[in-house]
Amino acid sequence: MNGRPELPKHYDPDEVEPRLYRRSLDLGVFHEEPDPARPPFIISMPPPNITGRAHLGHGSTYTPMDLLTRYHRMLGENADWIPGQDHAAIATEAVLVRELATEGLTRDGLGREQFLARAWEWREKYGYAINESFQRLGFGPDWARERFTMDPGLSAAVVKVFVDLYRDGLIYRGTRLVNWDPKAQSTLSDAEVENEERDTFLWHLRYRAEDGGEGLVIATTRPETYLADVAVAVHPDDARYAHLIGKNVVLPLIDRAIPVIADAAVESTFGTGAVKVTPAHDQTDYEIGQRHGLPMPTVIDFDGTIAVPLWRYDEAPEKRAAIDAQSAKMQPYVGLERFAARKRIVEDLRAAGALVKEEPYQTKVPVSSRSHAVIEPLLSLQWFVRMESLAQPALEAYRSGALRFVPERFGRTYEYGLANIRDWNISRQVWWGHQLPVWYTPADDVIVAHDEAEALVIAQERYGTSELRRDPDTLDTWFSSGLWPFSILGWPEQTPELAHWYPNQVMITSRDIIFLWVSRMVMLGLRFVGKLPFETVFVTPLVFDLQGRKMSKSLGNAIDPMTDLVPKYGADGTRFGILRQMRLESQELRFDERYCDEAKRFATKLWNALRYACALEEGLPGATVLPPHDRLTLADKWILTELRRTVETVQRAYDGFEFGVAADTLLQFGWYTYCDWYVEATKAPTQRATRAAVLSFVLNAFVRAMHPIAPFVTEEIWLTLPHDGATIVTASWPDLAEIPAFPAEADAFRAVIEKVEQLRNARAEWGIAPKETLRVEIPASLQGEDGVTDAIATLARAELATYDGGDGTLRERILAIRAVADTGKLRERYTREVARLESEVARSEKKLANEGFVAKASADVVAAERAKLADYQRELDRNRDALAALV
RNA sequence: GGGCGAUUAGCUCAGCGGGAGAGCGUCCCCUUUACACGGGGAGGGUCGGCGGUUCGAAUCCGUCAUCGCCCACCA
Repeated sequence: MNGRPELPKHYDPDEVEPRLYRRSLDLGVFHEEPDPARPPFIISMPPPNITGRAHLGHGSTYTPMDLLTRYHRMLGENADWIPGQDHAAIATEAVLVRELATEGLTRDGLGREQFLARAWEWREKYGYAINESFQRLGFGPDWARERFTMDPGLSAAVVKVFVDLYRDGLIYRGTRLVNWDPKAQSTLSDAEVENEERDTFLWHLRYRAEDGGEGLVIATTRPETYLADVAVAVHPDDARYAHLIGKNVVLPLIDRAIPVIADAAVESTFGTGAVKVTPAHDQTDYEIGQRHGLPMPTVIDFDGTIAVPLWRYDEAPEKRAAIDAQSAKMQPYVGLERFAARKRIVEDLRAAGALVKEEPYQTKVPVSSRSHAVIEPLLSLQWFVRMESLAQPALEAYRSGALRFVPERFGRTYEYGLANIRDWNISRQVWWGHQLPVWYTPADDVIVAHDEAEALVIAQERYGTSELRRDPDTLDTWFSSGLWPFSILGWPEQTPELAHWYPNQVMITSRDIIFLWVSRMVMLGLRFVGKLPFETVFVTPLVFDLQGRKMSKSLGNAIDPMTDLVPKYGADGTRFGILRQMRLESQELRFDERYCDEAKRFATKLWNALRYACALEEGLPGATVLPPHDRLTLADKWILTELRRTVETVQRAYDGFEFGVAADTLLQFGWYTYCDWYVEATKAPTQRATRAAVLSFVLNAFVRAMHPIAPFVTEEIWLTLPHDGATIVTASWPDLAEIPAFPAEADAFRAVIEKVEQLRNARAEWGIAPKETLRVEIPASLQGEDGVTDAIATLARAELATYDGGDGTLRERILAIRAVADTGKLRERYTREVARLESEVARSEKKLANEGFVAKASADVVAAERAKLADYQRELDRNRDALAALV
């Protein structure tokens, strides 16, 4: 385009990306209203924590969401991506408590109301920080529809779900063994507990028999809990201990007699085959305790110190008495922190001669996935959801094929988790979150209601009181995020959004929360909306460093895309580089920054191809149109054919979540096919008439195909080219019907490429400088094939002469083109080539002589092999002739 | 203890039944008016080991080894 200011030589993402993002916001292209006339395409963004920062995992999980939304929008669908944040109860409260501490304040000192006021302040001030990162990465969700798990509407949905489940008998209150985080001062669900390998000891302790006998030796990793032992269990068939079953042994130091019982949960081969039973501090022991009706005293308090004995439920007085009677002897340990207590108790047991053996041992300790504190299993009065009837339909949805996982194998993670599900502890002792809609009368009658007014009515009608106190606990964060795909659409109101955009087409997430989150959305969606929340779950790979270690702050190997990648490679380079490394079947992505660097250079490369097209002296056409087919050259027909194939492949890849394949294909076409070959070919004189239109047409379609991956450079190029519409974001996906394909011509041009590569290779080996022209002979039969001869002359920088001969197909005649040189290196080269071809011919002949091959291999394969052999044979003859001619 | 994944060029990976590939790195040539954030060329691999299926295996099956992930109530 003459007169246009010259385009800068280097593409500058830092300048382009923020400008174009702002432009998209100004144009309002990310916002959609539900439109039943178009197919829906909707993704619920997994809500990041308000305490969260963008990390590389967002690159691999959120970029595909942005990509798919952009792609489906270009396909003309009613596509929307709804963003939002999660209040992240425990994580946020921990941040706040830490902040208060710097001011010398405490949560309890502040009081609930003021604490929550501070929390909301914090949320307003810092809670949106991640959005800026997302915008810098080019993510284009529908910001107008942004939701927060503690919005009034979403909170109302939470209350309704709680009340409904309670009234249906699926929520109950009870004393159970729960996972207690002494650091966060709250319970955690099983799914939020991780196991970490730790080096410790297996301590062997002798419990003497009450009658003065040897008794037995138990093995334990948690000696401090022996204060709350109520039995020793052995396997019923274990002959070693049969004589002790039903008798008592005595706990050392504190002299309490406990029974030896038989239970099949005991593994005779582990340790000594005898296990101490502490029902209030261990899951297995708890189950044994239930089976045998044992008392369940606790010795570890909520703050992680020894306290004796605590009865957290209504224990029968006679069961309590024997234990309470010995409490005085535990006094030395009361108030000690749990790990200090362990040390002290081990020393005392050693001194008392009860410690038989101290064996180094590696074990897994339960750790909070949030605070990383060691979890204390504790007996506590909490609220639970009965999961079985919720899990059944969710399991059925998967088994019937209605719910699909990509890759498939992750379905088994989901299935296994649901099939073995336990009741879900949903009450938390933090203040930041959805407070339980539960009130108590002075007589501790429980009232569950939508609000206080309703609770009062119930209180008066049922219990004749209006004096109520509300349960201080809040709900597990996952209780509200489990409603996300429908609560963000307005549920329980019957909104147009809910009608059109539920269910979602796809949920994209990482595999560590398949059970924690995905299964809860399915269970609650099925129960409350009556439909699956999504049809497909796409599971993205986890991101590791080059050494294969998980990225983590503590290891110091975490890569922050905002500081480490975007400034160096731009958002496009970052996105392209990450997607390039994604493979469907791979469950880990060893992040290699070199892919981002390559992607950045790719953007520059495309940018320069644009500069070339814009600088053509004939100028670009005013619109995106192809010349009539009969005027297209061999090279034109080839690039159009390749473009069509590329668009098809990329489309298939996007549809199948094969983002790495899509990125590979685009890079291959853009860099090698378009820039290295087609652009170079257009420098031949015969390309003059059509090149501007074809260059522009192909680049225009190409950047549209690449736009979902790299939104900015594609838009900047598209806006510079002839185009229709205001922005590439709402442009249409390249229409295959408008990209013609010419298989025969494309094949002939491929032969040109092959020949040019051979000629360049010869030039390099013969030491002919790039400036010098190479002498090349074409068969006379190629005279008049300007598309071929011009391309050869230009691409190989050759001076053409003809020689007599050459017949056969166009491809064969092209391959008969030969370089002329009179150096000794030519002999070397022909000799080497003859040897190579002889071995190829021999391999091929052997294969074809194999009766099994000819008889059993498919006809296509055999025919292709025959054709290959013929080609090799012809080439071999030519090289032999050439060699002979040198003599 | 179960389940899953990985093992291909120095590095990161693609290919997944019919002639071993890419990028980066290495070596050589080139500032040719789109691009040196570039172009051209070269070298580099018994496709983890061993068996099996097949006319044919990097590709399918078995087995072993190494690494990694997930699940589980061996205290």
